Amino acid sequence: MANRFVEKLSGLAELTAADKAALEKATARPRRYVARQDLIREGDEPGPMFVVLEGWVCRYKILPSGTRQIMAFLMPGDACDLHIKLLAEMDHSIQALTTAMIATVSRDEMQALMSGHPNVASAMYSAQLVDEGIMRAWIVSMGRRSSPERVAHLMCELYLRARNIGLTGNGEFALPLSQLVLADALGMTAVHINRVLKELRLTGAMALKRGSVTILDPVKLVQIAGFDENYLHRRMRHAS
Amino acid sequence: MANRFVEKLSGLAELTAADKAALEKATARPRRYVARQDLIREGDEPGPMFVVLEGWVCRYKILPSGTRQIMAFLMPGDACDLHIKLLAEMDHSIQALTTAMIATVSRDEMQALMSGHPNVASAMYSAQLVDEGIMRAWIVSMGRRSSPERVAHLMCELYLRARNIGLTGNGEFALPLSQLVLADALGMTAVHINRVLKELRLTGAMALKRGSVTILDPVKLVQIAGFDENYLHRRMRHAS
DNA sequence: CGAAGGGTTGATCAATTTCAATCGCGGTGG
DNA sequence: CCACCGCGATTGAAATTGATCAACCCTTCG
Repeated sequence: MANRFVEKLSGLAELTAADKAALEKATARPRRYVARQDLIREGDEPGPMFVVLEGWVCRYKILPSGTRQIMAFLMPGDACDLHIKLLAEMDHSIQALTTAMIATVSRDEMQALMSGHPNVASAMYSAQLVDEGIMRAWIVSMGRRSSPERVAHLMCELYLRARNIGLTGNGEFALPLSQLVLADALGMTAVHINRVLKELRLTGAMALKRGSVTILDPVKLVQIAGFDENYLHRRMRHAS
Repeated sequence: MANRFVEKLSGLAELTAADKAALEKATARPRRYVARQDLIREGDEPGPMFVVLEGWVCRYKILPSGTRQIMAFLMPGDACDLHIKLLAEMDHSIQALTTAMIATVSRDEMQALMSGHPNVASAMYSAQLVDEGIMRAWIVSMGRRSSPERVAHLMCELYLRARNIGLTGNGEFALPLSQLVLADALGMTAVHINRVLKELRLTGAMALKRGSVTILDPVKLVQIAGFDENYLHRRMRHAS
């Protein structure tokens, strides 16, 4: 199976065989992490860039009150900020949510790769922009969407991201996240998200089972979410 | 008075006189905008990079329900994403909140400037990282902080950002934003933020008057906010 | 078999929104 | 100069949403 990182970047810029080979080489030795294992913690000195090849990962922060807020989900193909090494210390932690295969690429190596392969650099910048768009969408969700809208919106986002990397089946996709994890991402309680999921199931829009989501009525789900896929920038400028 | 953009970037990397001169030249012809004027709207084709020299600007999005969510405040010295031109269309709007002086720099011009001035490129990347850290902090605030905490946290952030560019006085700084604007940024109601501000005033932590904020008790404010300034990365790696 | 983690449900409590009025100040036209 | 207007700020009361507290169930796994 192809390297998902290469696959994802291929969708963001035209890559030559040499570009792809260089990327594969850089991520050839992934390491296995188990669920709940931290890749790096708040306060640590930033190290290499992480590239997720298999499994799910999240960025999160624990507040003084002990509650947790997840700020981003990374799925196969996603990578952490390339310029992170410029900072003195991490302002949040990164953790595997499932067992995961993760490659590390040193900043110098990445720098060299990007300057030798402009297409790769361009793809990385685009990926960064998409990630920022996702963060802004989260801010909008948390600030102004009701909880059913918020849940529906996240599911739309994750479905499209999963589809981009070929992880979806027939109106369905694997979502190996507990309701508690989803609650921590959406700023809700596990109890409350459970009720919201029930409500969404009853409307016939979607259903979440252990480990996977079924989109029963895509039109209805998108409508509930007020979802506009524009922000995921699936159409990049170079393709238009 | 020095160009605030140059001033801000100088704080993020060592810039030579030539670096600074190039930056000043690129932002030498700002244009005036009035309050509530959009610089660019959702759906528009991305144009040049905007650099705020005077006044306040925000990124925002209007939802189907008609409510507005502000996703970021830009103050003098701040700039919009450098790689924005890679995207097909804007996924949000940008608007002046006060009368503002704003320079535009074309992508090509910026590209040339950065490749000719590596220090400038480095400073721009750092600025980008700080902006991302701010977005993550907003996600955490909206998801897991109570409304008094959220308001206090935003004020801490804005105070430090204002101080960085020399806009603060004796425990006080200019904040030319209406309560409605603050509410749209914090995901609350104008009515509710008004009550929260009253509460914060009564605790003696801070007071907001028309156009300015007074930090009455910095320690108490930071404590209420659970504020950790680490994420603003005022200490960059190059300085340590 | 027993423990642990996740999921589900009911009842109650607290935080926010919503709806409605009122107030105050700066600017404008008469 | 003064009445009037409009926006932002402020306050009260009612209606909603979501959090909290407490069980209980189910499946997995050692």
